[in-house]
Amino acid sequence: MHPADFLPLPQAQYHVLVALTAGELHGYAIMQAVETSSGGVVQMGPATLYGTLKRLVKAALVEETAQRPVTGDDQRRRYYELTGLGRAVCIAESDRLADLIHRTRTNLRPRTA
Amino acid sequence: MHPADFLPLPQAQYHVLVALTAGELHGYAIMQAVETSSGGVVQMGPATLYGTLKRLVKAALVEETAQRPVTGDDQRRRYYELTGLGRAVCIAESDRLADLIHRTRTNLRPRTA
DNA sequence: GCGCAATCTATCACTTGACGATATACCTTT
DNA sequence: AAAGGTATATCGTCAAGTGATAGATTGCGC
Repeated sequence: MHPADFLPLPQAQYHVLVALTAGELHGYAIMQAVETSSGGVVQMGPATLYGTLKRLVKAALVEETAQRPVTGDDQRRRYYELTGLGRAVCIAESDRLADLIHRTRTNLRPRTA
Repeated sequence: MHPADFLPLPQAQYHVLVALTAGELHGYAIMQAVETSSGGVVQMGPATLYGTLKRLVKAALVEETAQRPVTGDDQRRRYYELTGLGRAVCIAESDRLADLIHRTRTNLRPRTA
């Protein structure tokens, strides 16, 4: 599968991928990261998170990590990380959105002589 | 209603708003603009377009223009334009996405030195 | 002017995506 | 050992997205 085949990526999936660009995280931490780093604008509940995570794993954009952290472990936690494909898709989607943003800003910029 | 209340904006709605930043357009033209300017990546069929337009009008982000163009008119066409609120929401959503893009790029940028 | 394809708006029926509520269990602190 | 936060998970439901289709209008070739 080519990264472009996943575009446009559903919002929730993009949010999770972006959160995971910071490194491997467990589910609950992803939920918090999405909410916190958006300043509370994006609120992702468990249903959205785990449903989305399942789709991302199935699509091989994300995978559960083989190893568990040595320190401060909590046996309930399941850690996830981006796959190579996931990284590529995240970048591709970012590029696509950057284009929309650019067009918006160009068009809506107040005429300045 | 405050612009931030509409965030995060569903994808299709954002696509339509961005298309309309270029100026007033009729429905069919919006459909084509979205597809063309995305290089064919985003394909918006009539069902998505007209459903989305209805929602946007209802939410007062978009409105049907009062005047029709003088030249090259086609009586079937219905023209739409951004409202002040629509413009603000489009900018707010762009800002929100810009943040996600920035985080992605910062995190995934290969370590240099 | 006639026929035909392209244009344009619109809705139906269905799938996918998003999400509040809830359940269950573990971990930490006191 | 009770209480409250942490953590994963699913159910049911609503919102969003979409292919197919319909029907009307327009422009074009002839």
